[in-house]
Amino acid sequence: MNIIDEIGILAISTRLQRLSEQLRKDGAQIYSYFNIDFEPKWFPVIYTLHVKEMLSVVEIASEIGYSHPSTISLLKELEKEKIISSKKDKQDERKRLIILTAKGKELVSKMQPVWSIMTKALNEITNTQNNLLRAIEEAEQNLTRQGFFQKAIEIKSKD
Amino acid sequence: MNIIDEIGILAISTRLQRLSEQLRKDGAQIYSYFNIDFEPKWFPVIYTLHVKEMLSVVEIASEIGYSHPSTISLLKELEKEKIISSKKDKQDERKRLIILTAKGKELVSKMQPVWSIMTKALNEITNTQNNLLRAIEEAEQNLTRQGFFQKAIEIKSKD
DNA sequence: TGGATATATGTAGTTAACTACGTAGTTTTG
DNA sequence: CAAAACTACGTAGTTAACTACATATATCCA
Repeated sequence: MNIIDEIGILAISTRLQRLSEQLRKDGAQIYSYFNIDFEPKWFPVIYTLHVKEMLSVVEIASEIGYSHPSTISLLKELEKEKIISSKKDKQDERKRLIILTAKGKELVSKMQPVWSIMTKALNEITNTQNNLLRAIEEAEQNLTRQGFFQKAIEIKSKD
Repeated sequence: MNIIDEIGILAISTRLQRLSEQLRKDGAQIYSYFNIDFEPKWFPVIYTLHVKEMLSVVEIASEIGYSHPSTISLLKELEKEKIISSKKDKQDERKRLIILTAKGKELVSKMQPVWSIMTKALNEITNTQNNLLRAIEEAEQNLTRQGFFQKAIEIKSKD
């Protein structure tokens, strides 16, 4: 845990991953402390369904930014836990429509106060001189304009 | 790729991971564009050995912040590529000392101009109003003082 | 000085993401 | 209106990390 911190920007991908992992692990601990049977990796799916009510598999995948096979395996777990349920779309039989079950909705309302605590805690942690969330947003915006690869080629061509 | 951006701080772990992944993938493309046979995941090990010359397996693991089994599997790949080599420590026969081979050192010097380009590109991407690297450092510092879990419990106890 | 403890490395098995590919419906078009 | 192309979902296999456990060597102390 030493040199990676010293290298600076070149190891930023490793730093991002490490920080993400740390927060995810603590997140799991927090749910368990509040006696909620919930894994952080389920959050994007559940939150999406909480907001959008009913979506197909691919729609969920695209909302949460995961590949659809990864999404399918998350959905399988959640279906096993009876947190979601699904039915064929009558209009388009290729589609499987996913919704929260009663149990799922109950879980969401049980989690909401915890989410609010987490939000406060995360704000305290990340709202420093350089705000982490804003920094991510700004970097993502820059990457949308021109990716890391393209930028590197451009820099190369200039010398 | 939609709702995760809207949720904000609660999905920050997912955001960090996604950004890390994006940079890692582009990093791979950059090496390949410059005809360098190198995978981004090798960077922490190689850079560490470039700076520290000779280290044991566990020392490397601790420098790069990975578990030692993960480190062992990276070292295996690198040994297969003949980028590193190892020998038993004469003083302490439990230890395996790792160094860069001639090929490894050559690779490093070939990569150095690319690293310099990457550094420039990454700075352009992340040195925005809220500097990403600083934001990470600040968040990590806060977490050292009090972890996410502890902070959440404290907030809970206050209401 | 030898038994207990600690350290270094390695192996096995797990997890959570991915890509590649296959199948079954839907839509478009010649 | 049938063939081609597209879309949605699912399965298989891969990857890169992890934890838990096993083994070998070193150190410490009664």
